[in-house]
Amino acid sequence: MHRVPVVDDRRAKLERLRAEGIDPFPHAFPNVTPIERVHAEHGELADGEETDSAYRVAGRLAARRGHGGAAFLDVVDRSGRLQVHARKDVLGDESFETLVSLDLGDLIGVDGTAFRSRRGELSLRATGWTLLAKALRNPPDKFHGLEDVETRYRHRELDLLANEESRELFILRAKVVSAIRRKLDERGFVEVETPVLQPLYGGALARPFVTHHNELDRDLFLRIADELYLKRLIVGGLERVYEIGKDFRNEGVSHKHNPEFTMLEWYEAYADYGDIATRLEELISYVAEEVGYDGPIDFSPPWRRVTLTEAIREETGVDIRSGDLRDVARANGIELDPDATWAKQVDDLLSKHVEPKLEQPTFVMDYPKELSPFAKDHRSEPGLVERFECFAAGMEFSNAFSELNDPDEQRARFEQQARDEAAGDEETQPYDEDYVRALEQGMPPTGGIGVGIDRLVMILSGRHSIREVVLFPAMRD
RNA sequence: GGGCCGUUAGCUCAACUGGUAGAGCAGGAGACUCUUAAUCUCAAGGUUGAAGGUUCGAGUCCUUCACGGCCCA
Repeated sequence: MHRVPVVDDRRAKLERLRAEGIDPFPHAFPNVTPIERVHAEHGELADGEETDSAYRVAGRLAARRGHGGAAFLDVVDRSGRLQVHARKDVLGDESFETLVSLDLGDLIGVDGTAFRSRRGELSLRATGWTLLAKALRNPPDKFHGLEDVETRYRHRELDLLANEESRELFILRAKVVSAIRRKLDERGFVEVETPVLQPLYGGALARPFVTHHNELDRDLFLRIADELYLKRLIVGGLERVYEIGKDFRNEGVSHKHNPEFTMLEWYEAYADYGDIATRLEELISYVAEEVGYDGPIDFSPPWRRVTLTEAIREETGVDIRSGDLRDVARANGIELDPDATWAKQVDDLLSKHVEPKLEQPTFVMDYPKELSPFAKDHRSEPGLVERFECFAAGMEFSNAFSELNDPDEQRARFEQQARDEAAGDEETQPYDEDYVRALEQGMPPTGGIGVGIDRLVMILSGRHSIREVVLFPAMRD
């Protein structure tokens, strides 16, 4: 490992500070005021006006402009940036010289009084300061920030400390999740936690991660969905349940896929998929409002509802009900995989030709039964189930249905999945006897939904890659 | 999986058809008591992602690999 000169300079400075009797890593710094509040309390201050209101702020030293006997220092905390004016005649020679010799990136606390500079910048006249932690590495460029995408993902701490937009994004994400909890709690939903390590996986069509429990000497799966456990809670009479947690799917990474991702699922007794659609509109429009969304998407209910058949016909001209689907598609200039089943060809038309066009929130309703092993048969359309997926910004972000609660029908669906797997399908549902047994106990008519939180945050923040909204996305070594 | 692009100082970027790798910021020394990408002077900072190849000579051309980005599947 070669030595980095800049780091050596910082280590030398660290030792110098210790020699001067300064603890470079003190234990605490009480009574700090967020910088945002200093600004909020002095919005009206005139240029050049001084006050005697004292504050103690703390944060990272982000910039320094020296002027001999005085200096301006910018301190950044989570809430904002504040200019500190340090003067030799106020602090004394030694304190002043040590303060201006600190490095950018060091964490400092400053006591001082608020004033507005003659140039109009709200500032703190430093009366004292404390080193809170020495930084031994350079921060990213003070003007450009950190722009290298790979470094931003691999060292998110650098992204966060250098780029305010990044801090704001992850605060937005936290607000999205807390607004969801608030609304569901208010509507009488019970937040629950179900197993992440599962003896059997299920609830979605995806390949799982496998792990091993040493003491039990058995393989376990990381969950691909919460669905089956949550519906067992509906059988148990909890009536309205939700869970927000990580799911894991052993598939490729893309701008829409991270191998671990956050999913909201909720289930509501005595509701069907139409009720769930209404509740989703209410929830998401509330969340958008709460986080101050002001982008191009109109989340106010009601959202457009269109059947899958109609959506495909609109965008491609293909009527999936008439004749051989490949022939009809070819007549409209679209080649379909000849080896795929009819249902998979329909799914292909949806994801390639319809999904990218759906900018405004849209419910696409009524899906082929083959693609939906847990959804209830449509009450009036043979061969279809009562299921919707919801799209916005050209991307699916939720999937819901009237839940299948007939145990014999569910058993038959599992058996069909087993046949599909035998025929070579890699994304099938394993037979879950505990789940069927729970249904035999009697599950009320139920509506349920999964909402991809990462994708929802992408939509609400206008980001185009899931890696932008996941703090530490999966990367190759 | 395929195509295209990228990888140069701690950070942000230059280096023309192959000819001694530069700048700004950060860091070092100094000047400066209202600046805000502060300014000014001086000095320092590099295995150009990795490995091969072509060439008198490669950051630049060729091959392979790694990682990332965008697009397609």
